[in-house]
Amino acid sequence: MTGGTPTPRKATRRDVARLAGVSDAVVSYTLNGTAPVAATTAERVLAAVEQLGYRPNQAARALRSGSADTLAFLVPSSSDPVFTNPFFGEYASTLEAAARDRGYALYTTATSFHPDEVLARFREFAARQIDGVLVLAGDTPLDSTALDRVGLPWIALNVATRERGVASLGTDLRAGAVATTTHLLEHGHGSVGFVGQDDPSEPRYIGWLQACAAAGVPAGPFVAAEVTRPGGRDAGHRIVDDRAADPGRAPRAFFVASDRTAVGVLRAFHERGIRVPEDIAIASFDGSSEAEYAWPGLTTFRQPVDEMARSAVTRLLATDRDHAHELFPGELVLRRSCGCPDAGR
Amino acid sequence: MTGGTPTPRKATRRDVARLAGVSDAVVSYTLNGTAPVAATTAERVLAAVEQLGYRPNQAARALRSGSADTLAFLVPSSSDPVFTNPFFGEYASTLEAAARDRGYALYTTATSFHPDEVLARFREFAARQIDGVLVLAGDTPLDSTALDRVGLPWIALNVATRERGVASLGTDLRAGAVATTTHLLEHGHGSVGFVGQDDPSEPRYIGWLQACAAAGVPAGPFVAAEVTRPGGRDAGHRIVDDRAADPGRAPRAFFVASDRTAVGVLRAFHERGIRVPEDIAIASFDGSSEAEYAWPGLTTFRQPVDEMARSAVTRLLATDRDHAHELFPGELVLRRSCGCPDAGR
DNA sequence: TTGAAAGCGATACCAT
DNA sequence: ATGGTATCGCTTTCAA
Repeated sequence: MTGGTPTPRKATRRDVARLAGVSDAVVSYTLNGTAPVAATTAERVLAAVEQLGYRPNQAARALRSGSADTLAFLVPSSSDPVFTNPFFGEYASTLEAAARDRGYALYTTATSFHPDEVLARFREFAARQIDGVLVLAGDTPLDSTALDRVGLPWIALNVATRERGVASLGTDLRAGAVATTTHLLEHGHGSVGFVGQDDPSEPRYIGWLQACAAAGVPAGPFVAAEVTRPGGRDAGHRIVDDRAADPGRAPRAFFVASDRTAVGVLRAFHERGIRVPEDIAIASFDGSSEAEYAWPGLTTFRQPVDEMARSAVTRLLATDRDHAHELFPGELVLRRSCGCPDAGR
Repeated sequence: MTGGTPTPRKATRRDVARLAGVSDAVVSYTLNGTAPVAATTAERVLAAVEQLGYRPNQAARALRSGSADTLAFLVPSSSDPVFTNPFFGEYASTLEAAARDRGYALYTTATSFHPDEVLARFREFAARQIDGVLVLAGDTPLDSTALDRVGLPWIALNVATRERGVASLGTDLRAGAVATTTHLLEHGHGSVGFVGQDDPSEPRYIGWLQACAAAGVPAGPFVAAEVTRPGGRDAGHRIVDDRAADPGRAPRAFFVASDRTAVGVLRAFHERGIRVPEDIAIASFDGSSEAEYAWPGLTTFRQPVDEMARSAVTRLLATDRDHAHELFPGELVLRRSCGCPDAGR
């Protein structure tokens, strides 16, 4: 048994109209401001609304108007536990705030990023009269043609490179990698290695190469790693092993492609007694809170998640939607892992 | 400009009916199994659905049936960034899977836990024909009477103690604290201190006291700390300061009430050169992935989030809802921070 | 400024 | 087994 008080039937617009002595339409006008209403009439309506505790039925509204006043936020439920993604949290809060500011609710859902499933989710959203979809892109490419066919506006977040016909945005990873690598080089570490995905077209990889070239030093070793903590730990172990095998040319610094990965690398170094930054310096990418509380604190290139999230909502809701790829600058946050003195935290 | 192909008007139930040469009702019967339909007719209907790419309009369905086939998951957006809560992620994935298994979508939203706002969100959910609410309780108590009045079934997750009239569940914190503290004592640390909220009625606090009493040792010092990383760091600094002031009776071990807090404590210890577990041993609570990748790995009492999430959905959707408080056992995960040898990870 | 009434798309009751 | 049709609660012409 529910055990609660027997809920009185919910008040509808009609009840309000009757109590206020006006027609259904006027209630609607008053509440939505869709037509001018005499001040005294409005007052009576509002009083009736208050007295009855009336709340418009959103399903009816959605049916009639074709909009549920809701945005969906689709996040990947990949190998590393979904929502555990450090970014996800920041994105979600800001998106939710931004959406709310504009009168929309935000519907956050996880999905595997198999193209079929993404498409299925889009269809489901359409059926629910969702107004737009924010997609936190994983590495999986999206079938934009199929998604567009669903007829829902959507925008991809956290995207590295422009893709034809897709509205997207993301941090300028290449520029960030250049800044971070350059900083590492300025510490005089001689050469800087790279830990990250094995993908020559990846902007962070490219930026790393560019920074090394610009400094006139040979690029340090490339160490392939999955962008997860276990992946980083693994890579860390390999780095330590290589170092043991050939101490002479062992690199003194690494640019690690993500905070998550760096946490794993750090872990591996601790396990093997490698001191950071004394033996090997590290700088990573993302600027999540993991970087702050790692030991030592991780120097990291912060992605401007807040701004990106706000822009995403704005663009998604814009009437003149574009298919541009918007690139955001980030900023380097200095901590001890790169060799900088630890400034407080 | 959206630039896409002009979307053809969405097919409705009526289009399907016409194409299949049946009435609207039969389409409904076929799709929902609400009435017997001849096999050949069903086939024609299904074919029409397929051909038209028909998807029932959920808003209409919700309006008519009073159910949106959707559950809401309300998480606190407190000081520590919302979704960053280590538990949130695990809960969200499992809840979503469990809901989906039963044909419901899950709507995840953050809110401050000011009673007024929670109530407002409940009302909003009701207006959207949401079928039930899963509340990830923060420390804030909920006004169950007010919430019940909204008429939505709901259940509180992550709850420590039974409260009259509230359906809830949570880990047996007290038992976990006993197990964890006892383990610490078995390492022969002499006495064990406690780092956590300043609340004598808190089950982890009580469990800590009980374990000390049972072992016949005086309870070590109590160090108040907010349940956040900064809070833990703060507490850690105080511990180190006290230790410096009176090295003689400095405690050798601490039970820390959450992984988050412990990460902060660890950070403080690192900053001050205190070795864990050699100088001070630590064990914490939650069993999140932060504990695994901390250095040293944190011994922690794992909460069975998955089971709790599944049970929550089951109970929320049960026809005979109860107001019980369901307590789940957890398990101690041993790592190096307590003094155990590090077993692999 | 206000009211009457026509739908939005689906469900389910009542006939047949 | 199948078909008409009232109805869910709201928005929005169109007239008054």
